[in-house]
Amino acid sequence: EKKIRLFQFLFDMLEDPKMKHCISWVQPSSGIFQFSSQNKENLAKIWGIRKGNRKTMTYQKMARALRNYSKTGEIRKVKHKLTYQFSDSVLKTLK
DNA sequence: CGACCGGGGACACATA
DNA sequence: TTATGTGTCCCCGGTC
Repeated sequence: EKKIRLFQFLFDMLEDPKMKHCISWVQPSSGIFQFSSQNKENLAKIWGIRKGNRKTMTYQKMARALRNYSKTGEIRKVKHKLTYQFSDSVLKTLK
């Protein structure tokens, strides 16, 4: 797990049934997914550990990184709570 | 009211 | 040395 990107990590977690309590598909065919309000911090922590960050990763910081994706369009925010969507192009490369 | 969610500027930092 | 991809910090606005 070297230079893994956040969107790749999230996709991997979405494909892991064991992580459904943290993150799950809302509409997989459209790349729409949602974080669990109760366990989003656990997922963020795992992300931070995988990256070897100095401090504990939090949902707030991870969401900040997700907002950077809105510039490039790799991931967009959808109007519902804790819900995001992979762009079609990113979704293709992940599959 | 306060916790929670979401937006984004600014700068730090690791790695290619 | 610079570009990329975040990571960290911080402040703000809206909603439940």
